Amino acid sequence: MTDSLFEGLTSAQRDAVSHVDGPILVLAGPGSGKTRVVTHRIAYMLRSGVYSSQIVALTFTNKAAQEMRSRVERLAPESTVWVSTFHRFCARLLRAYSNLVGLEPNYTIYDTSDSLQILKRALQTEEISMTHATPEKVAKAISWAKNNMVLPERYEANSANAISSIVQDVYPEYQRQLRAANAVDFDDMLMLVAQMLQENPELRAALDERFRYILVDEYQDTNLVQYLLVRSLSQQHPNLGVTGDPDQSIYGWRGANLNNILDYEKDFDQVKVVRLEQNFRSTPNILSVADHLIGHNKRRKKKSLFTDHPTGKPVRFLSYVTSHEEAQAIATRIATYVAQGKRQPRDFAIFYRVNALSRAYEEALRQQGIPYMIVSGVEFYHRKEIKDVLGYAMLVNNPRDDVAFTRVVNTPTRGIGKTTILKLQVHALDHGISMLDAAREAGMIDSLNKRAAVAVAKFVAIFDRISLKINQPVEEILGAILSETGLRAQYEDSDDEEDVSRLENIDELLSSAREFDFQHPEDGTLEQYLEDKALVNETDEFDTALDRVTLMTLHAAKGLEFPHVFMVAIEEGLLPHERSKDSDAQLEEERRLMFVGITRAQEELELSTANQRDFRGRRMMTVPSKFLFELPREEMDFQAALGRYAPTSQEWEDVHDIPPDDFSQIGESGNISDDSPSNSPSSHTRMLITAADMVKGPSSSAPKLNPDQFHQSMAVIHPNYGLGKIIAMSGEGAKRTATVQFVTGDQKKFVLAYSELRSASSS
DNA sequence: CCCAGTGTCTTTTTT
DNA sequence: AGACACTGGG
Repeated sequence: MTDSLFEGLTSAQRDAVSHVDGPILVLAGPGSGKTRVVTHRIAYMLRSGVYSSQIVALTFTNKAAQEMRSRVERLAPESTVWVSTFHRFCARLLRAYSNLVGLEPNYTIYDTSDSLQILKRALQTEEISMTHATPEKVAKAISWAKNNMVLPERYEANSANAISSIVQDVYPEYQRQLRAANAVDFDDMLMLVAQMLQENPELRAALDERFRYILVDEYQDTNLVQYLLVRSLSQQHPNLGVTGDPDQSIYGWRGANLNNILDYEKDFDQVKVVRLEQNFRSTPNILSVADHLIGHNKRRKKKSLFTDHPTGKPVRFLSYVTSHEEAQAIATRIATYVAQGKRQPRDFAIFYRVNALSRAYEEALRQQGIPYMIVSGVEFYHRKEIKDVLGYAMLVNNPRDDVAFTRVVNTPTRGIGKTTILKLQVHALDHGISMLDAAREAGMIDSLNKRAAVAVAKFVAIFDRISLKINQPVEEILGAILSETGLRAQYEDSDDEEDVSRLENIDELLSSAREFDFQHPEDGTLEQYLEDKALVNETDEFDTALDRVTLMTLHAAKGLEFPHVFMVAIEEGLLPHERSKDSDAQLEEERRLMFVGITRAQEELELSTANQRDFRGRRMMTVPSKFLFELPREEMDFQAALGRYAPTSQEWEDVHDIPPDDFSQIGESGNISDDSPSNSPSSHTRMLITAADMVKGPSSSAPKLNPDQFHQSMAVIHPNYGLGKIIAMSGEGAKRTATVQFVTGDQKKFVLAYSELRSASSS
């Protein structure tokens, strides 16, 4: 059967495309045409007589869903295959069967910050003292539990973990308050659906029947709940088709379980396995670098990547003296290429490990007048002014939403302070009603003074007026909110520059609402609109049509490709990230992250480090990432940047062998001055000196020093903690303190006058 | 109750 | 550096 669906496909790809019934695992290396295979397979299934309505394709991001949807539509224009993210899929099931898990259909979806509010409240109601934990950490632990299908009542504290006992106490209360507010957090959406399927076998069977063919993209990123979900819908009809690449699993930190893909063949009988190893994206040089790196991971399924592309240029590695120079050099190179007509701005991407690094590159590009776009940053829907407006809308849609109530009751300020809100909350809790209902009874709450009660009553009146509009088009509802509450007037009256941009954002929100109304002439409910907003993210609107250099994190880069890629700041502490050093599993994930970055490049790839990096308002000395030593250096182009010194590979090994363990970001040379004298002739030897400082053994005979004899980036020794380096100092005289980074990884602060800190150098 | 000023801590990544 | 929580004066 040769036809257009199979045209131009490799035999492995055809093999996968022509598989209709039964489980299939497609192990797809980077750039191996995975999306093409999936979409062609769907088209093939349709052609083989499967109904559109029996197929559902699940992805993680909206971006991926959109991409897949449009490609399916192109291949099979008449089809109505449901392509959705996991969360949207679950959102819809939850609406339909909300009663099974104690929700109303108009439930609210809380984002991370909303959930955190509820959690804080729950911690208060349970009167849990937070001596050794932060709400964020507890939230993370709860999220972990939910991702692993541990229901509140089933959670058991682990004596080895201090957080877990807090979680045991607060998790049920947190969950109770979410339900009371008729709200769910992101994790709930998945967990509740999985729970629903577990507890209602007949529903499970019906949905299994309905969704006979399930396709899961990026299967290596699924967590336990997602696994349970798709598994339970693939019992009578085990037509589960999963695609993924264990080497590109980079979401372990949010519960993704690599075992799901590694053990897939054990989970189902007669699994068809197809490996897509031919790469259509990159040059052999780039692939070789990727391959060498990932070869250092132990937990993986071996794949051999190959391509028939021409060799291409060697991958470059550049070592710069300062982060400033690194940024300058990159911007200059881009500008040159563009000026020469070799490339367009859109051909370039700059990848970094953390968002906070973007600034330097941004500035350099701006100076060169090169257009660029940053993917990520503060998300539109998370901005204060937007959340305020939507807060009212959320409360209208779900009057039990206490978080929304708390957010808007005094926005803009109308004399309802903390104490008043607290009293309303207590009253609500005591009577088992929502805070809005408590507000309606404000006049009868004894503890409230008259003035507060009047202010609250006023708020309720405003709210009720807005509520009348609930069935109007969304744009009208939002418009009513803006005028009734005085929010618009507040921003209009101000000539603060920030308020002007806020107003612009609000106008953008209104136009998005208009767009929504237009798209949904019949079913455009406020409920739908809010769900939409809760589940999108600005990265989804990443626009490839614009001719701009792309700046983004390595995580955001997954699934994309660019002709010329720069990966910057490949330094210990950043990549691998310092928080990923505890376990081998985390380290392997960092390595995969670098692998993902490398394999985004089509033609040219440049890796770089800077010996000295400005980061978070500090200037740090850096150590090159250990990953750089895992690359095939003989195949690469190792260069000194701008003719300056770059260490030879031998010197690098020396540096790297020195520190016991990972000694990242040693030292700091004071605060940043505007014009750094990075041209000083000696600056190139800094890294080596730093390292050498560290090897000098502890000199036990060092005399006790006066506080003023300590200085930044000095090597010190402490009787209990051992060798370390001063990374920051503050205070004056007797209160003079030093923050010391020890080789053990600990960081401690000492008041110098009282500490046992000595100089570590023998001089 | 509100505001401004200070101190602390961070975010690695996202639905 | 910047966001955020907390403090104390108005």
